[in-house]
Amino acid sequence: MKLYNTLTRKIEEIKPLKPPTVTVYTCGPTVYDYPHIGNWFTFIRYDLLIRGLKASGYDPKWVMNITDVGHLTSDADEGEDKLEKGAKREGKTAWEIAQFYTDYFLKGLERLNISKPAYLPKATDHIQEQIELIGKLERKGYTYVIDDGVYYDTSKFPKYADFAKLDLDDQQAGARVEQNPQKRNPTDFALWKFSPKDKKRDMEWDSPWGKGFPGWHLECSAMSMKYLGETLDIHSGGIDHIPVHHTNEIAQSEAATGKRFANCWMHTNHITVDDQKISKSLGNSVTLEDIEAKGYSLEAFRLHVLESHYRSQSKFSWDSLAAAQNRLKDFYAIAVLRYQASSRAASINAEMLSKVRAEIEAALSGDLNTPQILASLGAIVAVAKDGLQAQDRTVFEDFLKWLDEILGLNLLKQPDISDQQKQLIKEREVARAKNDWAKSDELRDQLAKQGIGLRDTGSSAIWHRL
RNA sequence: GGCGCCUUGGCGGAGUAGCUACGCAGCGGUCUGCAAAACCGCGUACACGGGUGCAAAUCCCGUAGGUGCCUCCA
Repeated sequence: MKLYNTLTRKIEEIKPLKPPTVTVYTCGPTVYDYPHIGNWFTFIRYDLLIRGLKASGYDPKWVMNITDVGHLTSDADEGEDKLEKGAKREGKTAWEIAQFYTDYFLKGLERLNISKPAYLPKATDHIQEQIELIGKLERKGYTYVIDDGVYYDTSKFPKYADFAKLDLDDQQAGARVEQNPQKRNPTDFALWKFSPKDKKRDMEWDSPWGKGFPGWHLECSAMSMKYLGETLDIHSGGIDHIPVHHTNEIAQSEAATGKRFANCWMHTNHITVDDQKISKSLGNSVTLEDIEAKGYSLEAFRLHVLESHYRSQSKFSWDSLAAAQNRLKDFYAIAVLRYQASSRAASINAEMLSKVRAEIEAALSGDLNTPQILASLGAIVAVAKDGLQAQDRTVFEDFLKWLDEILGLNLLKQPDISDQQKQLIKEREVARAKNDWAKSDELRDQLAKQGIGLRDTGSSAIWHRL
């Protein structure tokens, strides 16, 4: 399977250290508020990677962290901890906030049919590992202590600017953030932040350097190494993380181990709404609840995500979501043909299914080209009008199962119609045979009210959900 | 100010040199008892200006516009 690697800026074949296992670490959510659709786009795209690896014969071992402490309102170690800020907003403790939004997030993964990671470690459960990592860096001379925390000296890591191709001198010229003047370099970042002297934090721990909490970047290094070893096969995350978070992860991890931190970096692009980025301040964040409230299914949302490539900055709009929902209805209409296999002449057959399958496999292993996958599926949509022959039913169901494993659109979960509904269809066939059009149309209307549409073919009617 | 990325038909969105992407919506027509179903056809899409090539949406240069990061972000 080929994937675009940010490290080399090229599309490359995946080369796991211990195939068929592929270790994958993903930067998960900071659980301080409801995720918006932009966040969910990203998690669906991560899921696609996992599903793609499985379909390519690999055995992905996936770890996604839950950031429940230490993520400040600025990556430059300024401002408040997001969890503490969320706590203040809602009049709860940071622990309560973390629990609530973690639960909400995990439920969202299920609702969106996102694969379950093997581990979902929380930063607060790994304070000891993080302290040990700081100790390791301290012994190697990468750290220094100033009044508000323990910092990583980025000038000690010569390759610091390479990953994001940063131009450190020019970048600083326009920096707008006020920094602690005791920092040796503007890019230095906190490994451990001391608790403020004037107030009590909800979340704080003792450490060899003083009471406080871990810096945000540290958790990913500590937890990925604990669960997946010192070198990852794939590290995925949002494109925004390249210049700071991932750059810092590489610096601290490779300084600590002396080994390559991740062999492949997969970055998902952001989406826009009304051609603008999503942000709470612009008031354009949409939630899963908003989508459902407008009558769209989460499967339609998922399909909408798959309609663009994970590396492109794609657009979300309600029109596009409506288009995806319409397209999904066609897919479901085809999926339920498995309940309607008959002796009629049909175009869906083993040969064309295997041809389409080969096309989809090629698109999937070519940097997860989901728009191409959907285009290939169009070949089946185009011939589905003829229905399915009984002899092809098994191979067709296998195909749907395989497709569900890749796309997660719940094709096999589309239920059969009820016996009563089947009876109505039979009665209508009888009426039609007698040229009793009034009766026939009445039965068709009755089924339509139950959400069942009919398409008359030469021999009999094929049903689908409206 | 610095560093990137992008600009494809009404909308969404693949495609990195030569062959209708695809989807949604629209228009015209055909068939069927009728049909919102099906089928056929239509719009001559690649920001603009140069350049390289037998050939460019696809490579190079420039212009315009947009956008991302450096501030919270997935």
